[in-house]
Amino acid sequence: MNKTEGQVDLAVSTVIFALRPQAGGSRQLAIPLVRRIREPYLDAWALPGGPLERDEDLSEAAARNLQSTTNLEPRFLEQLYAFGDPDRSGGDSSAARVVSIVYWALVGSEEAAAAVESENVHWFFVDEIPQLAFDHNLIVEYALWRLRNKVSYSRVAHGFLNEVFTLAELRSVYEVILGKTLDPGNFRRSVEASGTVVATGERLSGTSHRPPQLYRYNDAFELSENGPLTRGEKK
Amino acid sequence: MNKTEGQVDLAVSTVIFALRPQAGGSRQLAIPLVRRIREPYLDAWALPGGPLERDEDLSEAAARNLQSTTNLEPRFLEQLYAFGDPDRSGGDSSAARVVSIVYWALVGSEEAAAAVESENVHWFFVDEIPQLAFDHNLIVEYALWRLRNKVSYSRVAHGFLNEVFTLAELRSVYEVILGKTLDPGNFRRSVEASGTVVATGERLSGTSHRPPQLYRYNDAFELSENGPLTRGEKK
DNA sequence: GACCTTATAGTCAGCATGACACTAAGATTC
DNA sequence: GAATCTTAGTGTCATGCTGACTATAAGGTC
Repeated sequence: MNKTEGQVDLAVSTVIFALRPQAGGSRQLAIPLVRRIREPYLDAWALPGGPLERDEDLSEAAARNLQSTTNLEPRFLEQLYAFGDPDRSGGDSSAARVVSIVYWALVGSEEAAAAVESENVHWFFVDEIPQLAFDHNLIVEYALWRLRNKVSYSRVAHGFLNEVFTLAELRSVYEVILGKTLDPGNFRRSVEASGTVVATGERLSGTSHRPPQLYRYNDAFELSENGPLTRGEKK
Repeated sequence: MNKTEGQVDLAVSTVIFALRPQAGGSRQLAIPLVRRIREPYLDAWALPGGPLERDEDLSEAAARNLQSTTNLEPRFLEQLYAFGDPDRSGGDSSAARVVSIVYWALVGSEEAAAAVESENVHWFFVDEIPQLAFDHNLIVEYALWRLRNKVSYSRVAHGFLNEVFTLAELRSVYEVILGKTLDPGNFRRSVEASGTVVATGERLSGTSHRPPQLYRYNDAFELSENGPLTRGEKK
């Protein structure tokens, strides 16, 4: 915790997204936050995070945050940004300066619905985020922007789904993330054309309407979504 | 330089791109590298960088690298990625562990053509990068990927140009970055449609062919290219 | 003045997208 | 068991963007 002059502390934090059921029954993007138990920002909500362990990769530290906060495995984990503004640690200039390397992650909806909550860990819907410690509101905002951006050109949405899923479920994920409804026919057309998904041949029954086809991911699509960096990232 | 157990050193490095004239007269992407003057990787070429100064923002440190290496001001400066693999500092496990926050920058071609070179600072064309220290080859590769990617959906190319420029000059920048020729007519059509550029009304004369119109940037386009993060970034 | 070179305009076909209509197939209701 | 409700899935059409390509404009060079 101490630091010598000119040194900075390095921390890793994680913005963890899941879809969680809302009051109306619909699902909404939510993130888990932890309550701070020390100054500065005592009692304020903050992103889960902590120092980097010796011999631990940055992404491992992020996965460890995620594990200890939510007890879940990430379906998707990617570096977001490094925040290092000299006065982001609070007004107090005597306080340790902290550079945070922030990751963002997706966890499956099923698992997340049953995730632990406690006095000091609470899930917040993204449209109900309170005032957070440090610059964490900005970080969350940026993570949301990245998620919304990335959903439109990559397959991240699948991080919220099960092994097999209907196109309506997939569409619903897009709709929640993007905050708008999508035309079912057009959505089907573009997803099928993308080749990211393959029909299983099975159908989902018991739905009070025509039984939809079940799909799964096309694993041949893992490749080159992040360019040359496919090392520390969870797929 | 020393560190206590579990601590890591934090460094900021910068991949600096410029267009520089090649043997054949054409221009090519090039980056300046510095020769290491200590172990590990003594005498190897490496990205310019160094520790973060107290009270200095990350982007300021990157700009400082750039300044001290090339004596130039960046036209564009953006965070690239934070590299923190535990054994990226060389095989020696007793060596200090270093997490590098890497920025990438563009500098103007005119200035860069006259930039200093010395025994320990040398510009390399991107297709002639030697074996570098640490994981710097990977970093350069990723920076190139980002540049090529970003050129197609943002206005970064302008970082290489003067205040006013012809569409042929702009197209040439795209061609060098993307490594392929572009149809002049189609290029003009799409650039004009994008609205990122405005005709000055002036023309460039003395060209041994029909005098081309001069353009400049449309400053109304600064906005929201990076989403919510428009703080430490140079425009 | 003929000719060379690039600037700039225009045309056309292919492809992706948004809006929207229509049929299919199950469960539910009466 | 027929009518009805709901979503699944197909098809159509207009629009806009893109690549390929043609043609004309307007300077300089010889």
